[in-house]
Amino acid sequence: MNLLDTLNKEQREAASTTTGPLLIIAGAGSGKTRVLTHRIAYLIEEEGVHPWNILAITFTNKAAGEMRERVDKMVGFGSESIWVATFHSTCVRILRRYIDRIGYDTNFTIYDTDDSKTVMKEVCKRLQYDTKVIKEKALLNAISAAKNELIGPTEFALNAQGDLWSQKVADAYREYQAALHKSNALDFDDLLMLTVELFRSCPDVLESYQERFKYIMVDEYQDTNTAQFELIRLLADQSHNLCVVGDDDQSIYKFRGANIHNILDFEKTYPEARVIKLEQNYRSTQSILNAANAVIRNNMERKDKALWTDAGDGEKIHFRPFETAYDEAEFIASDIARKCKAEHLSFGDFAVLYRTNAQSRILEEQFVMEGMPYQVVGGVNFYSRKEIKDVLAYLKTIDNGQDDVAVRRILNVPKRGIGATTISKVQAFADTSDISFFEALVRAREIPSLGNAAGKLEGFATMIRGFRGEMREFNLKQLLADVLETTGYLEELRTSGEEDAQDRVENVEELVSKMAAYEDEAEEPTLSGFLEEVALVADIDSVGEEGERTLLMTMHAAKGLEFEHVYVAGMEDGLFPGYLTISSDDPSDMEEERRLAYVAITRAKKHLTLSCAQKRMIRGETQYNPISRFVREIPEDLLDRPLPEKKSRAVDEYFDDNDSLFTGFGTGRSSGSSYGARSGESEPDRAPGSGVSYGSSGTFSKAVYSYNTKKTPLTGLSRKTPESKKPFMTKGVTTLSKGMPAAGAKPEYNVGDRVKHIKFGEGTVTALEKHERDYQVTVSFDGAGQKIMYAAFAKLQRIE
DNA sequence: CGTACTAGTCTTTTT
DNA sequence: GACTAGTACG
Repeated sequence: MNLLDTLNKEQREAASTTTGPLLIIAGAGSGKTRVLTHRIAYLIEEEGVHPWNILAITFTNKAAGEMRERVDKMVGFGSESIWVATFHSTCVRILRRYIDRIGYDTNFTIYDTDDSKTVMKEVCKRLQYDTKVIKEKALLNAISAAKNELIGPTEFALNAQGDLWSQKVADAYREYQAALHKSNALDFDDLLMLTVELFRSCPDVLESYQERFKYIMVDEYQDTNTAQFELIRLLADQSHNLCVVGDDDQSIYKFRGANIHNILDFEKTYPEARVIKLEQNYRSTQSILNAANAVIRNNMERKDKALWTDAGDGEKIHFRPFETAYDEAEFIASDIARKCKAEHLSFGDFAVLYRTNAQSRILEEQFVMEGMPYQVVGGVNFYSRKEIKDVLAYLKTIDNGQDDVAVRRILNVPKRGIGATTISKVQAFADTSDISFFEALVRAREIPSLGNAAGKLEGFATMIRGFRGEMREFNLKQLLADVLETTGYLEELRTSGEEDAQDRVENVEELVSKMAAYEDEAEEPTLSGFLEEVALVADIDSVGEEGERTLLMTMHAAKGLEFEHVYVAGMEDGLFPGYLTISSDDPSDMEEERRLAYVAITRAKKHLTLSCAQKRMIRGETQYNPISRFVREIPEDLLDRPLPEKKSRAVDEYFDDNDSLFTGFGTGRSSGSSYGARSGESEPDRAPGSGVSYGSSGTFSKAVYSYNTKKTPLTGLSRKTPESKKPFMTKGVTTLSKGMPAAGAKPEYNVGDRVKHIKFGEGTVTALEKHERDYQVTVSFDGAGQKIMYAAFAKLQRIE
């Protein structure tokens, strides 16, 4: 019996093509993990490759763990020397060994986004940036993007010439990086960028890894960014035995730097590459696949392919519109409960997917009410909770005294009467003496004008050094217990009287058991090792295999998973696709959102239910959104019930070649009714080019309709452009509008006035036109160009 | 120095 | 609506 007998023809070919570059385009559910594990087994058993020479890289720890497990089963002896790891942990392992070659200490700590923000705040203070104008987050985003593109501070500064904002970023980047370096800390992006830097500046180090990793495999290749691409390229530069697996249709991480062109242009990078497509799907019914195919077909930037199965059509896709988000949640919970009971299913056979984490709460409430077991994946990461970060900061301080962020975080937690004034004096001393913050605490007596604060600081430093001494005799669990005890942290938490104190205590206890588990499992448990493991976990990592509970999670988190029954909630334009996408003038944003829809749909094995709500509270504001365009992209005969008609012509019909904005608002004159049972009442009058809505709006205090069209590859729509609508067409108009529909009143500004918009900043009013129910205002913004909007929605403020 | 209130932001997604 | 950071006040 051959190792590859259980694979289909394409899979077999993919698993047995071992030399040279290989691109496996693996559609959803086409068995790519199977192929990868078989390929590894084939390499070892059929080709006699030493396991030591194999590198398999994934994105999440969960994926790495699963692959490890499956490979272990297939390969047996020697499989432990295969390097199976995530990008980030791979880099950490390499850097722990060699980072001293590029000027860092090998016991560096890893900063999460919170820590980075703290550092950036300091940087902004030092550079005297007004953080109301220059946001820390914006700077960090820009820096992160640069790092993902392997652009260091120096190069960034060179490129920034002539651009004011870029120069600001460049200065912040330089300072930020210096601060990290001083704290001997790396952020997530540094892990990748510095590994590449290490390889580029130390050819001998690179060579040693090239010699080790003769066969490289990369999973989820469509999500790699430029830094990851370069890392892989360097490692594979000798052997060229590089096998990448991915699905361009499932590329959903552009926002964090993923470059879909890595997969689309693989054959350009490696002209000798073989390409194998896996299109047979072993997961879903043909109906589900047809729906997924129909949606993704609307994307332009993709490799042509279509999933198929021989499993049969299965049942139709359920579409359930509701009046409110509450109704929707109620339906989902009760439907799952009903099916579980009637068909003797496990709650674990179900998953509910949504676009934003904020949607989980209302669903959770219903699950609680029905008494159903569930687990919300994501949301606030366990390791980013305040109490966990506090405790970890103690451990980091003990582990690496150079980590200023950690030291400052806990210096006065629990309260030791050390205030901001004292801290800034210490910081100033540390800066002028060019020592770490912690070192400054040790030498507190040398700092002038501290008074009796010096004693407190010394006491703190002595305590920390006491903990360090304990590391020699105590194990990790004892050390942590002593930290919690001696610092009085747990005590303070218990007696704080805060409402969620009990939860927090439990979280800390959870951390204690995680540490104990680490100590039991790790070969050589160290404090650094624990902190490192903890720094690199993702939400999805904690989702175990089995479980009698329904998972609630974002569509992003669901990638790679599958369920018998899948509910996708909130299929509404404005929510999914999100309004930011709808109003974006980059068409690839909508394509990314559509790929997300594709991912969501293809999670379902047998039963898929799409639902939406006409009315929903988002960010404390009631919104009225139409049915998602992604639902409308599914052929109606695949759905179990007809879609309500759009109540007006498709917005696309109004325009042909420009991005345009249309807003309208309901009148609130008829009672709200759900789609299925719309009253026969005439629809509200609409301002020209008003948004599409279904049904009539009920009485409400706030409503939002926002529309924006662009050149979409939507087929079958005529593109009539009535002359009367022409005046509304403006080049480059992209916005969203929201606010009270208290329209009609003349705005307090006039043509020529300077106004301020919440998103676009300042500009000059160039036109003001009275319309049926609102004023239409045209503004030429200083930074964002010309925009046309309705006065009631735009919330423009006149400035002097 | 610590507490209590206010304003602003967020909600797209994460290693 | 919920959280957080910043400010005013005790």
